Amino acid sequence: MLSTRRFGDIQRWSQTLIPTAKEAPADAEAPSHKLLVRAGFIRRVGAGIYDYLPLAWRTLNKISGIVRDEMNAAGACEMLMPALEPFEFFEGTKRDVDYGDNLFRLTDRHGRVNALAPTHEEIITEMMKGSIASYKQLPLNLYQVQTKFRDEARPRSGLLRGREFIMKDAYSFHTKAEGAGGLTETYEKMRTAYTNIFTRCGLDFSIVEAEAGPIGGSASHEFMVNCETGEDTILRCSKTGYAANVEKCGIGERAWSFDGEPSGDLETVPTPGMASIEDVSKFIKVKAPNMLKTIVLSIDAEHGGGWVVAVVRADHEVNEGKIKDAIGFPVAMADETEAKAAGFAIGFVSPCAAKTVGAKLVVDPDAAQGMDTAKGKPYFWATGADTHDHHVKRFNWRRELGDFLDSENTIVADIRNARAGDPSPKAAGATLTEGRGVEVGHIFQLGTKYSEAMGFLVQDESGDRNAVIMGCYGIGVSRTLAACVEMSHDDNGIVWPMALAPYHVLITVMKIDNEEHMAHATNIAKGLSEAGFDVLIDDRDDRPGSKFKDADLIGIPIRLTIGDKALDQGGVEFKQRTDTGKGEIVALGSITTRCIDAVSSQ
RNA sequence: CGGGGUGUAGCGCAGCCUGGUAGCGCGCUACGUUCGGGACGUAGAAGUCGGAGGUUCGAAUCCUCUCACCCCGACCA
Repeated sequence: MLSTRRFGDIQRWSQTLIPTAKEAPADAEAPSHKLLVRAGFIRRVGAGIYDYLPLAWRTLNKISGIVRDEMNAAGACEMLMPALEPFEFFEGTKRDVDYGDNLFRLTDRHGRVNALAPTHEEIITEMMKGSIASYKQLPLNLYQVQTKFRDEARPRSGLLRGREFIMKDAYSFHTKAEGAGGLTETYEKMRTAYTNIFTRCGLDFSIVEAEAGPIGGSASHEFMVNCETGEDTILRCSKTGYAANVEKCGIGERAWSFDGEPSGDLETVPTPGMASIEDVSKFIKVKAPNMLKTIVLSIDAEHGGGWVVAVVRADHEVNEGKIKDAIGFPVAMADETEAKAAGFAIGFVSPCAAKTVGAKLVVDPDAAQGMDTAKGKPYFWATGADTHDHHVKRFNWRRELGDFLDSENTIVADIRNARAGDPSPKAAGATLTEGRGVEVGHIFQLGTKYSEAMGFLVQDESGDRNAVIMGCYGIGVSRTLAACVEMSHDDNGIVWPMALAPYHVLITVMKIDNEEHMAHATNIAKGLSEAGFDVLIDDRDDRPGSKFKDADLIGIPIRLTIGDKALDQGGVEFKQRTDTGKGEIVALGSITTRCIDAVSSQ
């Protein structure tokens, strides 16, 4: 007969490795990094490489356990692929170029080049290609929990951005996008599964629209743990609840017009060696919102080559993805030498360069202003003079560019990053607010990018062979651990949610040489274990103060203190990590019940 | 890759300017006194001063080169 009962672990502090420290290493900056090191969860081995000590590994296993539960429930199947891959796999899909130096390469004894996998689209597609030939075998959704390798230019913040990290990656395969068995259906299932996963983990998170990045593909959503120390900026519509990554977030309608009388004669001013907006702004005493930032971008040869001149207000940031959407093909920051050779005075370019040098002009609505409507007078603009070391004041769109603004070479479109206060793209009158987050999950609709590149075709009902439609779904397991700490800690240490805590209950024994105390600890632990709790008994021969400090530091949700004080009243002291005051005395016989109550009231 | 910074005991740091053979706090070991929010005393152990080369009678200290790591940015997710 199968056992359906789960017994929790009982372990003793003296028999595991929890090297806590009073002080964090000097080079740690992020709260999660400091606390995870201080609490004995992780140890740095090299830049972006860490040991996961017993406590960390327990929590990581809890995270992946929840991930497996929900993935399996959503119809996905777990497998495991190698981390070491022949380099040709990446050359085939050009991801060796896309990932660039982020791809770890190593040469084996025969001189063959291999890669340490940053993700597994190529490997799984190759594997599926050899296993699936008919539409009847699809859809399928396969996943693994595995170590990934990315040679980050700048690993940082402990586990938040490592070069070696644990990831759950899932890949789904379909013969159609819509309908039963289609990509969209699985994508939605994954979105639900991820929502369940992060909810069960006890995390405060947001689902946001996102850019796909080098993974490729179309629709994509990110799951962000909300916390102020996060690297990502999230924008939210105050009315609809719409949220998006700053890279992706659209901006609502903004009125614009190039028309308006000049505020005066064009005046050229010397700005020697002033490359940055900040320097120029101070030097010529014009505030950034009254300056135009002009960026030169190049179109690659595949799309006909040529230049794009993008103009935004100087206090705004251009968004290359949005420029791509505006003009219809991808652009990249121009090579400085090439752009100079073409006639652009890099650092001192004005919108006029689009006309004189010959380029498409793309202008953000906030920059496409002839009149300063708020002030009811002509808009004062300063910008580059198209001459080295010079800028101009009182730039006027109509006077400077005339009909060029009406030509097919000029486009006015949203090409900048959104920021707090901008109009929402989802509801008229609503504005956007800004928050920060840590990306812990990302789901993508890949489409046929990999299947086409690798020739993964299957036959449909009529015998035609079509490229398989794919989706992929990632969760940063080790990053989730760190993000949870970023989100949930106080001055004394980590505050684990019950679901991710390495142990649910910590039993602090005041006098370990008192046999009665130890016997109580063992009995209580046994009872809790039978109820499914993981229990850590602090049986160290240490003073109470240190033990309490360590207890708070490692953040176990429930602490039971066994000492004379409570025992004299026939019980033990019960205290949750989130409780501020004194603990309550709980009778020996009701401890398990009290702990169960604590869990269910969470 | 650009800018800034740091490498001295397990951790946090001083010593370097002005060369003379390494010290403080925490932690660790032993003993004693303590014992409910990081105790105290006494005695100890522990360091290729990141590495290589150079200058010098003598280098943690001065010079050159190099490596590693951290932070900001670029980049990336």
